[in-house]
Amino acid sequence: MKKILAVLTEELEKAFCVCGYDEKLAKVTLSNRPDLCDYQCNGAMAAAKQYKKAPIQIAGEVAAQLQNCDKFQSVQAVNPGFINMKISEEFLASYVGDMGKDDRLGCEPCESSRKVVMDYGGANVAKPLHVGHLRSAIIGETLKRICRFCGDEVIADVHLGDWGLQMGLIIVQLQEDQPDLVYFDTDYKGEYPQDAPFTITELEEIYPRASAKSKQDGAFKERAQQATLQLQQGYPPYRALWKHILQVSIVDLKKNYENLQVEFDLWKGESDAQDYIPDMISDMKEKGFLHESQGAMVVDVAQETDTKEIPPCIIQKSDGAVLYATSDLATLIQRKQDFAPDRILYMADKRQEMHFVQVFRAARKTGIVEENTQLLFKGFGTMNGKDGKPFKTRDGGVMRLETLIGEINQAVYEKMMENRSVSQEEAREVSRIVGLSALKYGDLSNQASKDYVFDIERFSSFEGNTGPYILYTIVRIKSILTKYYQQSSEQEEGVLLVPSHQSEKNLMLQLSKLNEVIETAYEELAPHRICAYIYELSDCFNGFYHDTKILGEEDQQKQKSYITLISITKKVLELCIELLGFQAPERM
RNA sequence: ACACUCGUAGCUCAGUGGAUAGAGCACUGGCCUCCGGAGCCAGGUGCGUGGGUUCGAUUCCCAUCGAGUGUACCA
Repeated sequence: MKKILAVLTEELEKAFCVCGYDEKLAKVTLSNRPDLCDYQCNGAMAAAKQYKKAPIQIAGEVAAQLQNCDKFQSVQAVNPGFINMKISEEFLASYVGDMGKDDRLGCEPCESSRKVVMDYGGANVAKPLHVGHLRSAIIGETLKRICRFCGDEVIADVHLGDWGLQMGLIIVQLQEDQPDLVYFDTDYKGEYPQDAPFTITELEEIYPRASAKSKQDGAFKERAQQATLQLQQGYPPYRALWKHILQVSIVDLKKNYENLQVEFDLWKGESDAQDYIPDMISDMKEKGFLHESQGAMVVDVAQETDTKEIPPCIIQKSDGAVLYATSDLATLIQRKQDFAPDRILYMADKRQEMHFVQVFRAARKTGIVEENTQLLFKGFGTMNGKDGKPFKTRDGGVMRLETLIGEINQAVYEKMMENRSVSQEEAREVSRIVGLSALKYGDLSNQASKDYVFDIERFSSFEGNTGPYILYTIVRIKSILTKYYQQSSEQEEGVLLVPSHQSEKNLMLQLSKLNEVIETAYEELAPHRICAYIYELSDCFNGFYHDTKILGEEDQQKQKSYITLISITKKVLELCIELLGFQAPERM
């Protein structure tokens, strides 16, 4: 379905043309004075200079043209030159009614479907997921869903950190802890064991210990770097250990992402790109892009227009090892071969922006990625605690994601037990669903690029602009619909009648914005637009609910219209939360 | 030092080249013969500061102050 603003703009364009003005001036926007009108057009004021006429006169001429247009109830020219429009209630009701009949609720897929690789999640093997991974997962997941809904073919890749220094650190630490393992016996010639010599719990303990030690102990760090290099060069015992680390870790990661309802199509990692590196490097050398600088092999990516110094992109360290940028570049080669995407989108902490600037420029410069493939970095801000500083546990450590999720579910659970008599079991079950909405909505309702304050109390509240409040609204509608279909012989939705009071009209107006909002969220990659929309929609619904007796309505036609209206509201809310990555329970 | 981002209500956040800058929380008062009161209604304060462009700037530009982040072998 055409967006309602587009429909109205077309009418205005006709009117502007007839009056002899440029139709580009005819853009209709939502009214910022809902007390005066539903929609407005400010084009007459912009036209005033161009046509050397008073804006109010232009507005008046255009308004006069529109007096008989069936899309409008009224069109007025108001000083200094606003064109204020009230929408025809018949048109509004039929528009919203048509939305309800459409299985995409009036949202058309965009014309040019793109093939998109999305790189988010960014979990590191052998390290537990912590709050730092939360945003990438949550935002990436919703962007994936939004892009897919809008018609893109999206391939989501978790892109594990499975190849960096942390692997060397773990190997060296393991050697200190258990020097007798066969992996460290240089004379050992046999097969390496099938099973890992550690559990996930042990693994998760090893890394932070090794990492801390490497900061204190220079020799230890050097050995870790050496081990990393050996691993990268294919030294069999380290390869065997590395496989164990991966195997143990991925099982655990999958479980965690599943709890977050975050799904990936690909579980590739940095290691998968390694095979592409030798050719990539020799190609870069051949073409003259790669040169030695301070002992490292680099590609210069500085440009004359830069306002700041952009350091060269390091492809190979002075010790011969490769790094993050190298495998990201190699991954680009891999992705191009595997998918030939139109766009590659990275979700990562905005502090990594420089890295992506370097990689993107190096990729363009060396011809790894052509002009027709768009490279996009969507940086997100830090999750802070109530003190405004990066979120930490009480004792100052990094909080594990599992712990965080547990805490928010617990907060929701306690609220449910206070307010409603449900069984503990049901409350547990439902609190997981509601807790997830609290977590995701709390994050997504903020602009992704900004830092935000994470506040369990606030996010898990059932009041205000929160996930649980949205879910509550849906559950409430479900409850009414269930009652209606229990006591009524009617099983089908009816026709929407024109709104009989303001709150009903408000609800319809809000519903009619859906396709506009989804498109904006898609174009701007801005999930918070959807959050703002459904919050307002929930408010509109509650306003309508408050002054309409739905089940008590005696006029059958009217009642059926109400039922249809709230049913459309439910569908819209459900679509939106599905895009945001959570769903509503039956009761709460 | 340089660069980038951000300064909106007591707090957490939206928003826009246009009319009276919005929500939530918190605070105060109403509203249950009512489909879920986890609701509805009413009540106060704000665009860091100074310039500029514009008919019109909170929005665009410049300066200034403040905060955050980044500046080659970590990811």
